Amino acid sequence: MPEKQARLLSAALDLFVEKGFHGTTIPEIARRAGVATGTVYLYFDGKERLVNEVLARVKGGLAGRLAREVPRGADIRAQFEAIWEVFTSFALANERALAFCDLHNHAPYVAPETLAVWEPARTLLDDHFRRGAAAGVYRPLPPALLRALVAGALFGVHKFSRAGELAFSREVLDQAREGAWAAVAAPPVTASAPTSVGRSPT
Amino acid sequence: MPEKQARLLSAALDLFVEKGFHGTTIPEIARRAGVATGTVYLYFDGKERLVNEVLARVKGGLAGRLAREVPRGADIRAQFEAIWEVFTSFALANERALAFCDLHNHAPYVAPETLAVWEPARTLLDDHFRRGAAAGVYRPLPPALLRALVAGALFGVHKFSRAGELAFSREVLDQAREGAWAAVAAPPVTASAPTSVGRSPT
Amino acid sequence: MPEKQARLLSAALDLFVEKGFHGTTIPEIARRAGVATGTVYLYFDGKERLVNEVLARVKGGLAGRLAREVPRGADIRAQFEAIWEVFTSFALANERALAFCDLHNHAPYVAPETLAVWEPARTLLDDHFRRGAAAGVYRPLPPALLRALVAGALFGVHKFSRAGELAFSREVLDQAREGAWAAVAAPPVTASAPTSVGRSPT
Amino acid sequence: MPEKQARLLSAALDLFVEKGFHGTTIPEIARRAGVATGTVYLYFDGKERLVNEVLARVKGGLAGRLAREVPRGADIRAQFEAIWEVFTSFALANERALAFCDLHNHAPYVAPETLAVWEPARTLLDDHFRRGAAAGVYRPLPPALLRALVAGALFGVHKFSRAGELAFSREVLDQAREGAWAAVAAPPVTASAPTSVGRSPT
DNA sequence: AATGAATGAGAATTCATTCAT
DNA sequence: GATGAATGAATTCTCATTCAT
Repeated sequence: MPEKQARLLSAALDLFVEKGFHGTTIPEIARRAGVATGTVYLYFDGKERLVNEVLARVKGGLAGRLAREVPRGADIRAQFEAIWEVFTSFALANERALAFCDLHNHAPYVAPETLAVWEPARTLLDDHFRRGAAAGVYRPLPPALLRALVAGALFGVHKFSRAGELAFSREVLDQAREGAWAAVAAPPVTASAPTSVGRSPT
Repeated sequence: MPEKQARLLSAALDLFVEKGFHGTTIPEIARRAGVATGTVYLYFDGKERLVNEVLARVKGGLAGRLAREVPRGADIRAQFEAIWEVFTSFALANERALAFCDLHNHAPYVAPETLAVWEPARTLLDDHFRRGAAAGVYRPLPPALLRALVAGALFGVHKFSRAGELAFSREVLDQAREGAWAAVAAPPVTASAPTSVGRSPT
Repeated sequence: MPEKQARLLSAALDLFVEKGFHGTTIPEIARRAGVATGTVYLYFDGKERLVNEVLARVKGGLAGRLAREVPRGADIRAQFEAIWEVFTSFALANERALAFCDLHNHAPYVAPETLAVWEPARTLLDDHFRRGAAAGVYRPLPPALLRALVAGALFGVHKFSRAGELAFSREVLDQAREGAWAAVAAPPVTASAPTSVGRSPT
Repeated sequence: MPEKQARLLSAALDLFVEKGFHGTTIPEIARRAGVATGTVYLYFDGKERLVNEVLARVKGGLAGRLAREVPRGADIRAQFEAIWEVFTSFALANERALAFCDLHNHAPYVAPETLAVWEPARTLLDDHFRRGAAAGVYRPLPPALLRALVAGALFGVHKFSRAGELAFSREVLDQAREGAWAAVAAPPVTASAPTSVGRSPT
């Protein structure tokens, strides 16, 4: 990829996160990338195409790493740790990219093709959680809900750290991992489930 | 409050959630509220003032309910349930409002005064989690991290439901509550810490 | 005339002078007059009608005073003094009104009918200067030029006083009168054309 | 200076004179300059900045010519003629510019920096009239009043010519010069002050 | 008569996009 | 390929005018 294109993608990512899609101007992106306004149109068909390109690369990169780094067929806990590790290292490597995923998910300017690059990852995660629930390792909940809880833990930490209430460090993310696991793991049946709230799941 | 002002606030909330701040136009808001464009400026000093007004009302309403409905000094679990219930019923009553809180939190157009209305709630929640951690009911983590985990559970469910992957119903939210509690609750010490993942926290 | 109408005319005069026609808003005029916006339309057909009304009253008042206070058929110098006195006392009584005449003379929003109210005064002044020139009291110049010189003296003093460079007082206006008279008076013929500029009068 | 910028300045000058600041629209200026609306903002920060730029150029040009063309230390009469000649040729070269100076002098949108470009000219003129009064060539009046009388003669002629009552020609301006000189020159003391009006200045 | 909330056309300004160089 | 001046449609905001009370 030409270097200017890469710089444009990076500048666009930053600015879209900071100011939103409609709040970011093309000349602004060009300036941050150190190129002329017109150059943006050499590499991208327009602003909408640009944001989709950014999103596709970010999501595609994450999906690819999940596909490569999560061991198929491994035991649930090992897979969980691999999944979490992929998200963690991705988030730590580029905080902006995570925020981008968070914010630009279902906006009107996001094309279906862009969302499609996430499909393999969605399937992978769904399979993981479905298998875990079936095995009794996870709570007997729909996989989407289990995913929502784990993703929520990650995004929650990320959001709070962006608000300045939390450091965004590996240490914090490791602690969050414990919470995320507990959120989805089937409670131990041995003891009288003392920490359960409300109706006990007996 | 004049009826037109209320309709404008509601229309603005909806549209800002759907299309973002910069992606929403004033005539659009006016049209949805059933008033003329100029009328918007009769009630709000400008677009920026309007979005702040919406955010302040939403956050203020939620903060107020927390202040009124969370029993001071009650036991941690009861407080947790009250907190969750406030968020749940708020989110169910106005799904848009929760999305609004999620999206428009630290944008450049949000004034510090607007964020200030959330301060009492932040304090209340911090106190709760600090107390719970001190009592050994919660994991020994910074209150902000505990808050992030619980908030993450809620926002995660909400986000997935907006993506169409999950229903946004009381039933789902009740299930999420179990997960949220488990995420922050101190693991039972009796058994050999079976829920711990990776390094044991010993 | 209803008191509100009078207050509106006065407020309009002030504001049009301060900020120009297009720079003044109807609600602003109403506020300064202490009435509601809608009331303006009870007394005037619109903004354009209002400015014409103001101009007609100011010019008409001045024209009327000239007609009444300048003695017909008197000697030129006496008439000159009467004319100057009318302008002086008018200007001192309402500085704003003079500025109004100065600024709003040939703007696109001034109707021909409005300008027509000045006709009698123009005729009166023209007759005066024509007569004075014919009698050899004034320089042998077109009456319009003589008028321009006298009016220029008055407006010059007024403009400089509005700029803060000069007091706008009877004393200053009296001194200006000497200059205005000298500007138009035929130079004494005794010496060899001593008032000519350029060639030395020696 | 780019040609488009020059055309914009010229178009703006014309239109501001014709219709006033608030009565002139930006698209109108652009159209007269033969450029697109947006182009105006390429060269000027906004309408207010534009009018100040026009005023500064006009006043600066005139002030520059005065500084260059009025001989320092020359005799009063020669200086007077030089001053009048600068104003005359300036006014004849660009009638609109003189009207612009006349109208847009102390409006709320004129920045102090803009007025500051006239300072050197003000000082030059003030020195001239102070010196002339001290030498007994001019009437013993404040320099500002002498300036007002001379400027009044010029502006008076100009205003009447804009009203269609007078041609705006070198011939008329030459005649006005005689009047302007007489307005400020000390009256000849030899004869019994026959041109004095009212109280004799003895 | 008087009000002032409501209107919507019109103004200033911005910015995605193009294109001559 | 690269540029950035130029464009004009779209946006925010204003304000003359109306009209129900």
